Amino acid sequence: MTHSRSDGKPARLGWWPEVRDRSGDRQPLTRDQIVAAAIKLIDAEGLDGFSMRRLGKELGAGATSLYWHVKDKDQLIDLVLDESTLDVRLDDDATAPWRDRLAGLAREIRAGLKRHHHLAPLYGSRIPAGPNLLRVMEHLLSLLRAGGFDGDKLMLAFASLTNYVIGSVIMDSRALSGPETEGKSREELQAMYLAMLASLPADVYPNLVRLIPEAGPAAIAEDADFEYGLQRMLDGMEADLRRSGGA
Amino acid sequence: MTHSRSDGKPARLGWWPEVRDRSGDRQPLTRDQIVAAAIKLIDAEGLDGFSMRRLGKELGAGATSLYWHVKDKDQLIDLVLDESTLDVRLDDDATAPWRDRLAGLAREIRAGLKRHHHLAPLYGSRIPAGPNLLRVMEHLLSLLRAGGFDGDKLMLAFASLTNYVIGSVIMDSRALSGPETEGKSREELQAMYLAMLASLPADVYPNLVRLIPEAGPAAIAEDADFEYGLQRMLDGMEADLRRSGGA
DNA sequence: AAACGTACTGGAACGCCGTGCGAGTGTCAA
DNA sequence: TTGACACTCGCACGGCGTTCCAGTACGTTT
Repeated sequence: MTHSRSDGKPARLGWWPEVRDRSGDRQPLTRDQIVAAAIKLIDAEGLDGFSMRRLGKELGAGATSLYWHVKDKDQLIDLVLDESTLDVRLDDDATAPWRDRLAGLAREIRAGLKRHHHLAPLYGSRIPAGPNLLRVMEHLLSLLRAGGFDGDKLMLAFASLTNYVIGSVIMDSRALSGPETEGKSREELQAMYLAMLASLPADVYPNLVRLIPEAGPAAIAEDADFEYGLQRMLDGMEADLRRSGGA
Repeated sequence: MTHSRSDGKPARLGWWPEVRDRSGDRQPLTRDQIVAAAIKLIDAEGLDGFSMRRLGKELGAGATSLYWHVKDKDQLIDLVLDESTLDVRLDDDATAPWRDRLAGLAREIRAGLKRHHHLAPLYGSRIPAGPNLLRVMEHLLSLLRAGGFDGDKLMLAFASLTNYVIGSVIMDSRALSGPETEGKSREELQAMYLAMLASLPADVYPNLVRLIPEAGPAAIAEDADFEYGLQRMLDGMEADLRRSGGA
């Protein structure tokens, strides 16, 4: 119960701390602030924990206040995706051979996207076209062109490479679903998956059962599969370039 | 208003058609039926149109009836994903060279998954482990083994190939998001995307701007990029096999 | 000092969603 | 006739994205 004057506003006493009056110290929300908080929230809680209401709470604001700065949850996600690609670093050594630069960029794209691995599934449902992502694409194209690709081949190599890199990131970000998967860490789930493969009926899935036991630890290691496929694709591209370049 | 006896049940007259009495002709739902209806619904309406309530309606059943046959929406999705992989056909010509068989299988996996392209994003958020999907993986492994892969290399080649194939499917299934995309077909959205690339500021994104105009229609064609990357990766794998096989 | 426009906030409410609960109904065996 | 079982489904809960709109602070104009 507060004392009020007849106009409904509480009397301002001056020395008494104002209740919930954040004027002065509260600067308005900004879109950047919202996007940053969304990334932080998704990184911490995953996509399930990410809702407009929750995000509002995180910012000390009402959920619906966000809609002044952002059209949609969908648009916010687009902004989040684009902003998160700022984490792929484009500094590369322009004096290195083009193949090394290309491989380095592919690794860095993968590493950058994996820094926010909860976002990975989202790349599967939208074509992001924000400036930061375009910047990465532009850089990748420039490296391909420097390597000798142009015209049709440039487009084909570009698409193939991005398909592979993003596919790898997405496949890596998945978690085993099903019963008894609650509360397990990603590493535990990964181990469960491998164990499950090894325990399949050997008469129906002979190759799957042998797959893990036969593979040495080097093959199970993080990024080993990515690196292998990347190098094989680059091998093929290099050969293709030599072939058509020499023709 | 219906005549009722004192116990509240309507009198059974025998010749008068019973109202909403489906006993006798109504056989109970089955899990297979539910899964099939779910696939149909998702194919028709996309993931947004797919809800348990909606699915129940489609089956002429209450939404909560589904929960007798299925634990979860999540479990249902796992079942849907596995069932939908029945659409990848595994008949291949065992007399053909392994490389052709491998390429054929990769194409067929891609084609099979694209028959339900709305499901593609889901592959990015779960590791499916149903029998039908395992069957496809087993077949892929057997072809790789027939080609000469084993041990570490088998695992690496397997992962690389699946990453590429599924990555391609996922990347293909995406739709451009953002304003003025409502009600457009996938083809229109694709065209909008290409047009958008060409209209970027040429000083910031010189390579992106030239990408489309420079590429001939052969590069834009459906599956052209997939095929290119697939062949390059197979080139690289073949070479790798020759290298380590001959050593 | 008063009036006004503009920027921004956030509560109420709508119509969806997934799902636990428990009462109900039909079928078949004892 | 009784009872166990298989199966259905209305109700209700809490959460969601989002629209609407009343409200507040502040800078500018009068």
